[in-house]
Amino acid sequence: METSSEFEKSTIASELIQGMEVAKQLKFHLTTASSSPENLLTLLQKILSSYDTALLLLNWTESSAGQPQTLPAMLAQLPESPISTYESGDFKDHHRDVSKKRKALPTWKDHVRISSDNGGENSADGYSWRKYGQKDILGAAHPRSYYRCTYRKTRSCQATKQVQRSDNDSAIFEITYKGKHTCHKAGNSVPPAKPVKQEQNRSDHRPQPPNEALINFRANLRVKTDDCRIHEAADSFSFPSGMEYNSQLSSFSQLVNEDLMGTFSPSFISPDTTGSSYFSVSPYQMNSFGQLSDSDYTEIISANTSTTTSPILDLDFQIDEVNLDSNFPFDMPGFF
DNA sequence: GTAATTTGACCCAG
DNA sequence: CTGGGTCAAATTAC
Repeated sequence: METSSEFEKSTIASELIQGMEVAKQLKFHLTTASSSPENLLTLLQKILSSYDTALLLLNWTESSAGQPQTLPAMLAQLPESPISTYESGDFKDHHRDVSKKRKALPTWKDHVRISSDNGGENSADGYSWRKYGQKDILGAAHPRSYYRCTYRKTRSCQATKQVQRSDNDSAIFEITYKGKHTCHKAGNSVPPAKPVKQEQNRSDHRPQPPNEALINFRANLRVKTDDCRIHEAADSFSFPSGMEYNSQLSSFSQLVNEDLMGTFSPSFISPDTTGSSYFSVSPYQMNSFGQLSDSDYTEIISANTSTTTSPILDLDFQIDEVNLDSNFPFDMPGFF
């Protein structure tokens, strides 16, 4: 844990700084209305990617005691992208295009780590799913499960998800969501959040309510396309000095995504009380920025795979080596 | 009894 | 043709 700590810290800090810089860019563009929605979207995605990557690194740092793998080795395994954006097939059947199967519904991914001691409860995403299939996937150690919204028939909700246990780390489930939930919208109320038996979810305890910081954070996090308020969210964003960064950041990513999607999920807080869950989402399901065509989704999602390491937009900023010592102030009030 | 899950068959894009 | 995704009958759970 000590040997590569400097590398870890600088890598994490770099990601966070990158996120900060891009947030500044975004703020600038928003306040000056000088950029197209697509560009703003890309900037936002970069921010999320940076946080996701940092989060991944933090997760690794936290659990590295039992991991023989070095961080550089782990990063090398990632197909040159933050965890938030790679498609599951990248690990195994990299050549296959997974984003264009049949119905080209908006697709995004979560990566959920379960803790070993909680009976596997996780991924209580507030929706009710019904399993409709399971397949052994070529080259994958574990079968893939297929779920659709319970209210597919009654409310014509087309949302589906695929759940597959990671080969490398069986505590991680890769969840691919397809399509937006329309069930709760149609019913003008929140989704029922009924307990669902799932491959990785065998208990039905509701997660404890989000802590105050998170509530506060969430309340402040309103990203609207018609109201340049993302800086407000940024201004209010600071890390608590405690250890909650996992759920905080997870929720950050998730919340931004949901706000953009206009698909509010009442309690998609990491139910994993150990904080070892993380979510990472590609926020390309929103309608607010104008309807993206199916091909747009595909393009964005695939382009997405290299957001952090090879930016898809030419951004004329440099990452300054600001305050990059080993004591990076996560709880610095003026983080943004 | 209904609802959810399992699982082999079928569909279809590549 | 192959493999991933879906269907639907059978089975299991509640």
